[in-house]
Amino acid sequence: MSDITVQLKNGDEKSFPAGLTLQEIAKAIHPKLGKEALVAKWNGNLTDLNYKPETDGKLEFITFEDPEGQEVYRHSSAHIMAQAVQKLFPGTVLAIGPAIDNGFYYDFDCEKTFTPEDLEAIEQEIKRIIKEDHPFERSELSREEALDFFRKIGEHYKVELIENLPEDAVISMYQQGDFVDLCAGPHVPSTGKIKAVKLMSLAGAYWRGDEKNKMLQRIYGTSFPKQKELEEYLFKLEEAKKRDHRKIGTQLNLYSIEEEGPGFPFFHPKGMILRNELEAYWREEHRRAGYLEIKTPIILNRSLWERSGHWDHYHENMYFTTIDDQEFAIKPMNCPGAMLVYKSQQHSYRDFPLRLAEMGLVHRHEKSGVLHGLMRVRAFTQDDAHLFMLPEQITAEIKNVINLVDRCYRLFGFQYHVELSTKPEKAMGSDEIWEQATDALAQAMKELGMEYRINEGDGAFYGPKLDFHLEDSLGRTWQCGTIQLDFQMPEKFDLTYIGEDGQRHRPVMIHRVVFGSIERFIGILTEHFAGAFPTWLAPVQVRLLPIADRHVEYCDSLKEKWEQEGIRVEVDDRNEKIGYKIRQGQLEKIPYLLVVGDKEVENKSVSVRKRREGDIGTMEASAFAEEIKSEISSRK
RNA sequence: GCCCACAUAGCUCAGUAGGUAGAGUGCCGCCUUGGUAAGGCGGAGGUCACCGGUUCAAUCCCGGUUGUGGGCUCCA
Repeated sequence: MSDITVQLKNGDEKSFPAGLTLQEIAKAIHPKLGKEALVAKWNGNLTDLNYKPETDGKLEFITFEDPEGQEVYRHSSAHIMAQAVQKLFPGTVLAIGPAIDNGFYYDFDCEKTFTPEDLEAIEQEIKRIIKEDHPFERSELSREEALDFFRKIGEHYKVELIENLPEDAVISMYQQGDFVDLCAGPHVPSTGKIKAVKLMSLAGAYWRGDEKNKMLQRIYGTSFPKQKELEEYLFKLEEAKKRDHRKIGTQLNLYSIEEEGPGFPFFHPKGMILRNELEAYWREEHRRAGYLEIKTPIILNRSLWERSGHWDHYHENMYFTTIDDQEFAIKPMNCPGAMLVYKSQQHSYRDFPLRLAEMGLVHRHEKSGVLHGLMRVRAFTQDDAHLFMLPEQITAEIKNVINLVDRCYRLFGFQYHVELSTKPEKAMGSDEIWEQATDALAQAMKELGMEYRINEGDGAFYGPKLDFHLEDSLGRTWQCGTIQLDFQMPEKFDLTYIGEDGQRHRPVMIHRVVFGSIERFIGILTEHFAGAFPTWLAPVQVRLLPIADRHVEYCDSLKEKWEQEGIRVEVDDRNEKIGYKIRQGQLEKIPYLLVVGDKEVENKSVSVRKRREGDIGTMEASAFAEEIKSEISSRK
């Protein structure tokens, strides 16, 4: 047999005898590569390592270091888990089992509901299968053969999947041991490649993600090439849980949620400081950006909601009440109220763009299973605004809002990504109008050179939107800011302005929020800073720690003075040692702890201990006050 | 709403093979007045989420309700 020449990732060309598998080539290049390679990219296509190239080509080996390698590794892990489940629970029907970020899952249809003990047994079985080191073997077959095969073994979900594959799709199966699964692949060479596996959790999941379909049992797991990597990952998860805003919210006494009000958070004094500081910052930014502030009622007559379309399109999310035999709704959105404010006066094109902002408290009936601390609640305050403008002002206004959002997120050092959501099934308005609105949003992003993904069919019922997503401590993302273009409300409410020509015209409207909801934003902030808020936000900015009783008086006088100057100060005058007070202050993440003893009283100074740096020495009390005041006002 | 799990002191958690509960921490009091991450002693504090059932007896077993957690669906 003749040789083939392959071009490697680093550009080198090497010749190998034809008939070798990619696995053997990897091993020939370097024994370590032979061990670590999971799959290969042969001429740009992900390929199993037991493939035998017969021509020259480009070759790149993929290891666990590569995102694609992780995906294949976890996907193979999912197959092994499925094999284990079918071994232990014969008759279990398979649905889908993909790799996901940080792991994999597989959905099963099984008479018996799995218990945590079952997970342990499955994990043991997985280990056994790994030890037996079965090769993953690929085979391709025709549509008819595939349908026939999966029908015969009763895998009706697979049959449904095959039926939905495009006409020209290559249909392949993978087999390891006596287990066969419909799968495009590729896979690692054999089950022995998988080293450390852990099944993480059990959950229900609807077939094809549709709640009308049967609920299947989903098992989540993760896997790593080394036990140590698995342990590190689990440790990182534990650490992330310590940042959970629900935990920190309780520890720092920011807020609580009581059984009497599921999804209706109670803000405690310290949480209110966060809210109020955020709102003050928000008002400053919005005043500068040319916004006017309004406040509209929380309860409004049914007729308004019928007119806005909420009665038809949002009914199941709304709360209702009756006043004097008339039906009213508790507002789930602020827009209809803003419409009425707009309509209460005549407008000229000269007023545009007219930017009406509102910190609006809305109530939405969220399903009980979706509530999540402050991130997902049933009552929240949107930092809303409705912008009214001429059609030619649209792009500029959208860009203004994008820049405002960017500025506000940057202040906190947030990473975010943007999604463009398009027309949903349940929508008002024609396709043309939707297309026009969607293009305007895309255009603004393009002009600012910003990246975004498309989220098909996820727009609001009245218009498409740009959503800004932030991450929580576990990497779950939450929509915060959003910009929504709306050609519907102005129509429904017959909004007009007098144009240059003296005639009435229809304005264009944008809904937008920056924080999204104050509640969710505080949740995100808490996890981002792990409770160690920047000084301007910190509920307690300074705590004075007198060493002995005789120093309390001096501390009290500083506290009184500084409070007048707008600093949030406490004195820890408890009968405890200084180390004890410091420990508590540190655990409460107070930015500045000031130790005060005889020296400090005598010199009118304070000994400063900064949250992260620790003891930074003594300074004059007045000098410290000036420094912290400038730190606060600059919001550093 | 659906699936699985969980609910014990303000907080974090033990516990009872069914005989009405315990630690740490926090809180209060006393001693101690101490210089950069936990000083000592004492005390108060719980209808063991709620409602039923089984039982001589239920915090524990069974059923239901509510709430919470992890997912699914849905959403700021």
